[in-house]
Amino acid sequence: MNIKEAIDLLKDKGYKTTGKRKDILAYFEKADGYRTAKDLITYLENSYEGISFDTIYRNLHLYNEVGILESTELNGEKHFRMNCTHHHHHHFICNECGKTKEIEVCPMDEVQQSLANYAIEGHKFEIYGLCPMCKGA
Amino acid sequence: MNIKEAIDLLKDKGYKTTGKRKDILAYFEKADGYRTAKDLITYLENSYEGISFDTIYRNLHLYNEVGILESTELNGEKHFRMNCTHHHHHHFICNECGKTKEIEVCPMDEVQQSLANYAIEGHKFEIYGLCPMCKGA
DNA sequence: ATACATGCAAACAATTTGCATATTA
DNA sequence: TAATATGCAAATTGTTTGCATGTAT
Repeated sequence: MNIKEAIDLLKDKGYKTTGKRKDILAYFEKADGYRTAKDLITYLENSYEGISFDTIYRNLHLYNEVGILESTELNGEKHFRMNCTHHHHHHFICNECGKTKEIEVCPMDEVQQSLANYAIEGHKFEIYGLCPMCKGA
Repeated sequence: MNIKEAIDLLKDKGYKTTGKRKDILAYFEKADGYRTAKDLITYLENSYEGISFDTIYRNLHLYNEVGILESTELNGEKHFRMNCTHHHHHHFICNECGKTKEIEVCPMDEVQQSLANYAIEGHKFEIYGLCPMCKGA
């Protein structure tokens, strides 16, 4: 998902495109990885003195609802990233910088048979560690 | 891990074996799946009027530290289960009752090569849904 | 002009901590 | 009795909500 798609999606659904909304999109596009509400507000405080967590959370929640962002929970905090809608995949997530790398392997095919009488509703496969950049430093 | 092993482990490390501590172990042994602090306190309140969350959390934390329990985060709440130390595996987790089923498939072998320059520190593979019991009901 | 967005303040839920007291080894 | 466990109360952290006001369409 890119900024233009996201803005169109918001407009389609009747949401307004404010400066903050655009800047949030820009932030996540540039981030290319998982970020927390705290990360985001720290960034936005530069441009928007007095911006509050409720706005942050309301927008994160909205973006998550409409599919602009996807989220995962790490150490008791929600982390968000631009949604990659193109195809099913998983992520390596850098513990240091939050950047992600797509992992094409999905183990679900192999697993199905052993869960014959179960109703599978979802799954999560994530790999954590240090990306080459953070590993080097 | 069974209750006896757990108690020995606690004693070895100089921790005391109180009635609550034993009951917590019994609870998780019987549960055979993931449970929250809330689940646990609800159960313990029957036997221990006035038991408080701080005791619950302190013990969950302790058990997690020494390896009696393992934990995962689901919907903003920590969930705990008896630690299965015997071998590496993953879990199917029932969204309804929290019971788990071991999954022997681990995708990490296939993944290694695509992360050549990364330092892998951990991974998570969980499947969510309904177990046969809850599916039937 | 009207609906949606935001700030403020306050509430919430999950979890943690300091301190005094109670209990186990 | 000496060290650990617990309860109480209060604090912390992450997140959400009601309400009045501000702003985009």
